[in-house]
Amino acid sequence: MSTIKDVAKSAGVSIATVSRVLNKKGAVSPEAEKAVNRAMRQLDYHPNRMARALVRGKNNTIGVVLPFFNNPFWSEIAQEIERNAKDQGYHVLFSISPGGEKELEQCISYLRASQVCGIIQTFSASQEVWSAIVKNVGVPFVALISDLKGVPSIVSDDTQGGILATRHLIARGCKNLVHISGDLHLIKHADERTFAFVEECKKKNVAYRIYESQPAKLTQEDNAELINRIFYENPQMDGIFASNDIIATQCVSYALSQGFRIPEDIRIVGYDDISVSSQIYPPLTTIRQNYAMLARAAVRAVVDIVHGKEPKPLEIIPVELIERKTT
Amino acid sequence: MSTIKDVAKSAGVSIATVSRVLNKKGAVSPEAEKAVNRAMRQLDYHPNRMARALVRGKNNTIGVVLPFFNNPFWSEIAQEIERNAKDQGYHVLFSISPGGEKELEQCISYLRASQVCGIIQTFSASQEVWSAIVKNVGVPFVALISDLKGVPSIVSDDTQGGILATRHLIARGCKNLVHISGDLHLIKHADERTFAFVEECKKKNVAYRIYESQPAKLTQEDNAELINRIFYENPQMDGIFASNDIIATQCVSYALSQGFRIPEDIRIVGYDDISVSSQIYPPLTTIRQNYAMLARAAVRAVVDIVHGKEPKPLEIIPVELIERKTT
DNA sequence: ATGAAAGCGCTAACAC
DNA sequence: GTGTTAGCGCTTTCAT
Repeated sequence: MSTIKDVAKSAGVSIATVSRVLNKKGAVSPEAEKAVNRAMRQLDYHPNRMARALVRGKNNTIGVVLPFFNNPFWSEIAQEIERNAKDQGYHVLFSISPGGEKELEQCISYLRASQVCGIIQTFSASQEVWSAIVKNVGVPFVALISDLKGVPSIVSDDTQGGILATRHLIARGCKNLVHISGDLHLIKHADERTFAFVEECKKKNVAYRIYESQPAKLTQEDNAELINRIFYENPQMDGIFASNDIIATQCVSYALSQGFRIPEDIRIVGYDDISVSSQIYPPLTTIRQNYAMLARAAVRAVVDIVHGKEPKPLEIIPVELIERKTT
Repeated sequence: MSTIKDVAKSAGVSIATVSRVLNKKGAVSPEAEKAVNRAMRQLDYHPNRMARALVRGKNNTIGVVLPFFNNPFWSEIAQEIERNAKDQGYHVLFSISPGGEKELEQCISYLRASQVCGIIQTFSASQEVWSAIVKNVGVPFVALISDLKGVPSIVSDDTQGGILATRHLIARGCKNLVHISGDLHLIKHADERTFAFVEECKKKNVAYRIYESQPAKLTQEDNAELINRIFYENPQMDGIFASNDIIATQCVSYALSQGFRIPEDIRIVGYDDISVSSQIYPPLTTIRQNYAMLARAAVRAVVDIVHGKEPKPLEIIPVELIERKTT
């Protein structure tokens, strides 16, 4: 790997000049610039980001803590963060941890050690863990999806999402609703969906019941068992509001396999609008989270903090009911 | 952010000593070690990875070029690479580019500038682009999923996959097969699936036809159009071998929406075994790619090269037919 | 066992 | 317009 010195030598100038053309900063004569550019190309020179980061004290990369990639919801988030960061001239460094206090701390530590100029945290943890971590991150810190006390947070309008879903089900004639909450451990703010659901049911005087898909049991098999139990325990059930599209899809599959007609016998609405939701049959009615806006707001927030601007403490991104064929 | 100097001062030792305990290298008296550790904890010290990388000349991170996160297949790959790298003590730096010569070069450039100790490239590009890039990457370079000439490559046994899928369909009584190839631009090695399909069809004297899902048209809508056309043009068709589970799922949905019974009227087998494949109804018969093995082999290969070992030029990971309910 | 000092590749004053 | 130089935070000889 050639260095700035090599380039300088080859171009017959000093490293300062090379640095100037590299950063387009300071005055450089056209000839010098030409020579430098030629040398850079010829030597296949790539400025060492480590050295740059070291001397500048920062990195123009944003660190992102994500529970995992291999889940449609989180991978949408990852994709959009990446895209938005790039648009703003930032790189992103992902640190994966499905949770656990120790691991989370390691993630943050890794990000800090990597001199990221800000961190986007995408899921919850216990409040104590937070207080400890947030207190001395030392870099701009924002929460996405889950809101954290004392940290600028970006969340979806989950209350609205819950209302939309529930009202829609009721408007379609459902009298006996079941709600399956998602992984509240990861996405604490999602409990707003549940609250809204309950409230709407009460308001409209509709029978309801709530089940929780346990964090530790988020594998397909465990959901299958849960879904099985739900159908068994609720023979009257004519509508399901699932807190994510994966579970919703599994409900659809189960219902179909048991000979239920959708939506005639049972109506199902999901949450998230991941891409498969429109691809399955029947295509899933769901609440769409606006991944692009979510990510953009998060990136924008850390960029703002970096530039000394005070970001909103809480930003709520609208959701949208996407009516398809399961209702 | 406290530095090694702060720690040294606080512990009453020199920075060399701090460095020694940091790296567990060289002799340090127990007292000194205690003091240093205390100081580090107290100052919440995180060694600057940039500085370390700079002086060591490397990073212990592996760079990965990925077309996108928000696709079940690629996100599985990303997840497994991340996991395996971590197991081997490496970090991973993702660089996202859906293709395009310029962008690809930027990705590689970014990775190089970031001093990654090796690069895993996960999709194809034109041979010229490759020759240019590979020639002077300067770091270990391995290809995953797609095989690249002159580069250690890890691929799935796509020939076997094609055979398995086709034979299965024929064994189930299909007489009129259609194959939908995937994005050959991204996954060049996938054409082996098509070759194997053709060969098997010929061998068994089964009518067949091939359609290609065009790269530029990989959105759901375009696929819908393609699938629509396929059904229209092939009224006799009784079996589909799709080169990825997304398209397969869309075929299932389309067939169902048109009143076909699956598998009685039409049998469908996909490719990849992404997680939704088992969650839809009917659950999809498919060829499972072994993400974990794929990723492990790739990570292992770059680690090997880093350590001076010569890796196999081509590693072929077995695939598996997963029989579910669409056949 | 420990410290002083050189230097990794680069940027940013500061001189000329 | 250009070069010299002092670090950025760390590792690593080399003395002691």
